[in-house]
This record gives sequence, structure tokens and C-alpha cells, in this order.
Amino acid sequence: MAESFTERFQQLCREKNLAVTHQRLVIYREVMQMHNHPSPEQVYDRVKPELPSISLATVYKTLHTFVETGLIREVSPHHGSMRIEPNEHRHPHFLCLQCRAITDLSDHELDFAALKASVPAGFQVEHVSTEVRGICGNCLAKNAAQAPN
Amino acid sequence: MAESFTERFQQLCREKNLAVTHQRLVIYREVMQMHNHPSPEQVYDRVKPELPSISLATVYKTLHTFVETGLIREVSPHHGSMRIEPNEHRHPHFLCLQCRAITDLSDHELDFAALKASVPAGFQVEHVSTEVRGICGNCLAKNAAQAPN
DNA sequence: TGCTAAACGATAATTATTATCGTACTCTCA
DNA sequence: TGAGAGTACGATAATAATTATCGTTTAGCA
Repeated sequence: MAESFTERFQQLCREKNLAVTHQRLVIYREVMQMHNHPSPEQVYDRVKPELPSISLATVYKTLHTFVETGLIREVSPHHGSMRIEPNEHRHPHFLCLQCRAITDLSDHELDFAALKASVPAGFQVEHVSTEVRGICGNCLAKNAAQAPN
Repeated sequence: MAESFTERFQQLCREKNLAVTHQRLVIYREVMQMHNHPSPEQVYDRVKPELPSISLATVYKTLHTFVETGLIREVSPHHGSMRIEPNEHRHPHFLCLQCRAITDLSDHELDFAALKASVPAGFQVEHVSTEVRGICGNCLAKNAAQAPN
């Protein structure tokens, strides 16, 4: 028989070593139903009716926990501080999720035509950017030094 | 003969209808020499020796002016707030520079192999994302309604 | 050179996020 | 099933990033 959403969430949490709390369940359920890239504030507003006593801080902490364990993803890992691109010509970036450093990647040819074709009619395209996220060499080395196995 | 950097900057400002001020000249010159995606704070530190009385607010205002007129670009225009991606499968985003709305684009095939090949050795790739920036249909319509010509 | 509008600098205010700390809940094991 | 340990929660203070305000200064132009 089909397992319930709750059972699936409990299973997920067990895999990730997370305590199953009512707040986490509700936040996860609601986020999965919001198909428009919500901010923490918007998630808070959404769960508030069901969890009237929840704190915004809990929403932040829970979202971070989910991102860290991979239950959800962040659309933009570099908010928080504006970053300037002095370089004129088009090139992709590598963004380190640990130290936030941005590294220019050498130019390459993506299929921009196909990409632009996927933009809804009536939208005005201004710039296309590609980004690779991960952990940079520096951080990997640092991590290895700290936790040798 | 070759025109000086100052002359070129004055020319640029004239094209964009910007007053040529000493602060703007210095900020522009320094930003163009920083090849590592600086934050406003870092730009401030960099120009401070030459402009001891400059205010951090001026750096912010100047950078915004430059971004608006297209003299420089912002690496990440995601508005100061974390955004969640509930969607599991890979797809590109359209980001409206005016209202900051994020729209999912339908999936398409980019040359991810070539892109990954451009990542420096020793970096760990976690996720590749593509983003198209521009003005969404809503905002375009709104703008047209406000300023019909 | 003198006027007008825009830019600057100082600083207060706002917004987004994180830290702290006492209380409450989950999980495990007897 | 109940007690204890440890994690999570809620309230709120603190911090970081950014923006607004306002009086003074400067650039652009007649």
C-alpha cells in the first residue's frame, strides 16, 4: 500500500539522522508545495496558520538544516553580499559553497540558442549566466588536513 | 594617439548621462583592476587610500549607478534574501531584474560536459545551474502601461 | 563666473540573518 | 512505558548588509 507523506518524511529524516519534529514536517510539506522559490519569510507566513507559535528563527534554522542535509536546495547561494563582475566578456563562474569564493571559468560554448528558446514569450532577456557550485581546491585541502582518515 | 583612461571614462559617462566625479573615476578604475568579484566593502577598502574621506554609502550608490547604466555587472542579482528551490530535477531559472521573481524554465540540454571540463583540477563539483536574467512579462507590461509612447 | 541639479559624506534606519539561552520535545535504552 | 541525555524550539538580542535622509559640496552649463 502507498505510504503516507508523513511516513516518507520520517524515513528521510532517519536516513539523514534528523529528529522528526512537527515543525520540520510542516515546513517540509509546505515548501514542497510552493512552486515559486520562496524566501524564509514567505515560508514562515505559509506555515504560521498551522503552527501559530513558530518562530522565524526556527524557519531559518530548519531551512538551513534541510539545505545542509540535501533535502532542499538554495537557488542563490550568494545572497547576503553584493558581488561585482568587472570582467566584460561572458564566462561562467565556479562558486565555492564553503568559502563563497567566486572563480572565473574559462569560456566555453553552451547551447544558448536552446536556452533562450525556453524563455516564455514576452520576457526580455538581458544576460545569461552559468554557474557551477561545489567546493574549491583550497577548501578541500583544508578539510582533508583537518579530518584525515 | 592613445586616449587616457580618464578620457575614456569621461566619454563613457557622457554617453550614459552621468556626471564625471573624482569618486566615480577612482571607483571605476579600481574595480576594473580587481579581478576577483569584490564586495562593496572590498571596493571601499581599495579606494580609501586615494579617497580618504569617501563614505561607504557613496561606494554603494556608485556601484548601483554603474550596474544600472551597464558599466559593470552584478555577479548575483538575487535580492538580499535566501531563496528555496523545492524542485528536484535540474532546470534553469529566469530571474527578473525588476521584481526579482524567479521563474522555472523548461529543461533543455546544455553542454554540461564541456562546462565541467573547464572547472580547475582539485575542485569538487556539486551542482550546475543556469540562469537567464532580464525583465519578465509582467514588469514589461507594467512599464509599458506607465510610460506609453 | 553664477545658477541649478546632481552627487557626496555622515549617520540614522531598515532588512535579513544569526546567536543566545531557557524551556520543551524526541529518541534511546532499561 | 518512563527517565535521562541531547537536540530542537521560541523569544529575543545582536550583528551584518544595505538603504534612506539630509545638509553641504561639486559638476555642468548658460
